[in-house]
Amino acid sequence: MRNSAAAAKREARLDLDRFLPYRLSVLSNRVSGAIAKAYSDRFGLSIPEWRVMAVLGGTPSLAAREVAERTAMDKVQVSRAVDSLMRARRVARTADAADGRILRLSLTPKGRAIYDEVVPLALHLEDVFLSALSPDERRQFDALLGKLARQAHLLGGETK
Amino acid sequence: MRNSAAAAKREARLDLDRFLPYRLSVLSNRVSGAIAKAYSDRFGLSIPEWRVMAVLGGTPSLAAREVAERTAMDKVQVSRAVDSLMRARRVARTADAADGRILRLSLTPKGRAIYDEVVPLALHLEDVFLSALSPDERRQFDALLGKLARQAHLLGGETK
DNA sequence: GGCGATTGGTTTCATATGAAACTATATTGC
DNA sequence: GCAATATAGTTTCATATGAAACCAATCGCC
Repeated sequence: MRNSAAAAKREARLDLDRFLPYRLSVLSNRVSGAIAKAYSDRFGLSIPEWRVMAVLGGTPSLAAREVAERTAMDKVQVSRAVDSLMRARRVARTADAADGRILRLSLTPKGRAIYDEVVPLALHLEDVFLSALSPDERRQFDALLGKLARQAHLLGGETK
Repeated sequence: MRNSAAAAKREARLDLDRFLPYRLSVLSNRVSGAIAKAYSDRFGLSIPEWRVMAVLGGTPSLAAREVAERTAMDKVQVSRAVDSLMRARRVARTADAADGRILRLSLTPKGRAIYDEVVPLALHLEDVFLSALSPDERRQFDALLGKLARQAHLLGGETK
């Protein structure tokens, strides 16, 4: 009895099915994957591309750096996603009047049209997943996710 | 007023900060990243390598395919992780007596020693994250995560 | 007003990843 | 018992990714 702590330590097991990082990772990949498949099939958008469009749809004229901050992507990823979105004429950019380093990004009409189709689709699929929870449970989950995100933010610093 | 549904559709916005897949992805990456950094720094283990070791620590003599199933990894990933773990003498394998295609995997003593160090470390870090929640909230979160995982499983089929 | 340190953004390079092809063994149906 | 098919695992190839180097342009400050 007295050695139970030491014994527990030596015999420690880790059950992946109960381990938070593993559970989060599997769930996240399943949810993101299912939604990504929908917009990838229809519009050939990758996840980074869609994230850039999502943020520009809500707030146009952002600098690439601001897009990176809001999407938790790094600037290389943003640069590449913007590059391919521009080649597809879904995003356009203009020089900033005041600061020559900055290029301001916005959806083109073509990009906006896609955004307007993808948003309801994404929200619908989110809703299908969340239909496993009652309205009350959704609120709980929302709150708990928020607490954990804040905690992770405090501890981690880094994102990705 | 009467057109509000159509209007809502046309004007649909997506706020990434409230969008489930995005929130899960950021949280998952932060949590996994922080824990992965710990065992990567100390033992040079990648996430796939650690997952393979984690499952073999709890259940030895698994075939690679079984490891893949339990870790939600694909067989290529498992094959490569096993390859590097074997080169580091952390995992060994033996031919299956009954089926010549199968190679049964287990931790070596060296691998076991690492497992015995990483498990308490991983559990400790998990606990640090979860310390943002009360015991009651943890139980809630556990249950809600379970419901969503089942839902995702039903809908998705695929994992990763 | 001009030089060193910063910042926005892109490119390079080395590594990680997944899909599909491949090898070898087992199983099934005849 | 043997062809057709399926399964375990590895390799190949093409693409995705991140860290670090890089090229402006701006800011700080003397």
